[in-house]
Amino acid sequence: MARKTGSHSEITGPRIKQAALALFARHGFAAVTMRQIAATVGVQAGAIYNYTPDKQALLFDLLDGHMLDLLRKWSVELVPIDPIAALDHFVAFHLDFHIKRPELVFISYMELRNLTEVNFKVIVEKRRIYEKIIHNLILSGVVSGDFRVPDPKITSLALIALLTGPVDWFREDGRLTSDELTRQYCALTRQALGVSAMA
Amino acid sequence: MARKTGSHSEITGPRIKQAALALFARHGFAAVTMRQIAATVGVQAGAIYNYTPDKQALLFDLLDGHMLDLLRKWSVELVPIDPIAALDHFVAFHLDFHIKRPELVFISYMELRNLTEVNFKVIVEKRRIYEKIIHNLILSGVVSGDFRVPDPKITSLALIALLTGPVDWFREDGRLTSDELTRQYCALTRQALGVSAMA
DNA sequence: GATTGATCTGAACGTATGTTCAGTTAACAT
DNA sequence: ATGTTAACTGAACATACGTTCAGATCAATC
Repeated sequence: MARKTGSHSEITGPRIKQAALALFARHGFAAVTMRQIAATVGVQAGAIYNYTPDKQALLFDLLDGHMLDLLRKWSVELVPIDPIAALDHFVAFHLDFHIKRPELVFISYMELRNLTEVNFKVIVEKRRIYEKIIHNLILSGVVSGDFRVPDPKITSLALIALLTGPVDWFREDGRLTSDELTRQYCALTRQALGVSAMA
Repeated sequence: MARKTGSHSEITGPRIKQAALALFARHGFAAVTMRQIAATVGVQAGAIYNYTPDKQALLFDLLDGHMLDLLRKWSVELVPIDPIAALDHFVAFHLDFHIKRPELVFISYMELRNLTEVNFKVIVEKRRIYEKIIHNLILSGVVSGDFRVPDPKITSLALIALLTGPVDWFREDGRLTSDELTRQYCALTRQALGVSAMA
């Protein structure tokens, strides 16, 4: 029993994941080689296989970890009961979470097709759970009369597209702070859901 | 001079582009091989090089043709002067154009990074021109007082994200017709731009 | 029916891929 | 000091890649 404290594996493992994420996001899963990942970490290609069974698992762990993180973080949020306040809360949560992880958001959308069928289903199921959150939120607002929308299902899909858009162009050091972004998107979504201006 | 009329090249050429498009959309540019494309067309890999100098040109021609098609089609549209009517017109145009070409829209977003630097700039410039259309449209509505938005630049980016979203989930044979989709998105964008309900 | 040339085949090219593994290294325990 | 073993190297593996090209094929022309 040797090499417990100060073991390199506790350093190298995360660094491999981190390098894989950055490279997958920049060049795409299929275009990235194990040797590129290894070189970024400063190690030979063979060493990667001490930390992952294969390239596919490297991708899956990133996507699954991302979705787990998203669902776990939402589950501990204190969401207001009032639909309008709950909507604002969701908008702020969604923007904050996604803007802080542009690379993970990007590959979660891009690289789904590079998952095996089994892995694909696992991710899609987690995504479905998340979509149900905003769907239910809209439904409750429609029932209470706070929201006026033609079709809650379509609106919930449109809202996710709308709220995920900023990931493509928002920059921490841009001319807009994340607080301002949140405020503007709260107003935008309220308008889109037909919340009356007096609320 | 032989083989003019009835030449195979007029058949094979388009079929190669078509097969490349379908395969790039399904598996990604980097994951698709020239042999897969050839097999789909029913030809050997070498034959492809009678129609394209290399794999990169195959991708670029698809993306550039798509953007040319988009800009050319918009340039011949008769756009109303009234900002609200012009917005409706744009929404209908954008939805119709993009929904009919889900694969091209998909790879235009996904495969930009697989273009060479020179080719990349060509596509991005065409995209910038298109974004300017909706930006100017929003600006004219703000000036006329028909729209009420906090930031026209951000709103124009958000609007494109919103209007391109349906490409991911809309199906011709779904429970929603394209006319209904257009109507709902016209209402959604009017609300999002703060058009008063009486207009 | 011979000629022509566009079109395509089939094999080869150099290179790169994901993955494996025997062997080296070095930090810990004894 | 010595033994142990996690961590890593470096080379090899079978296979696959994009691309090239000499030669076969065959419809249109003369």
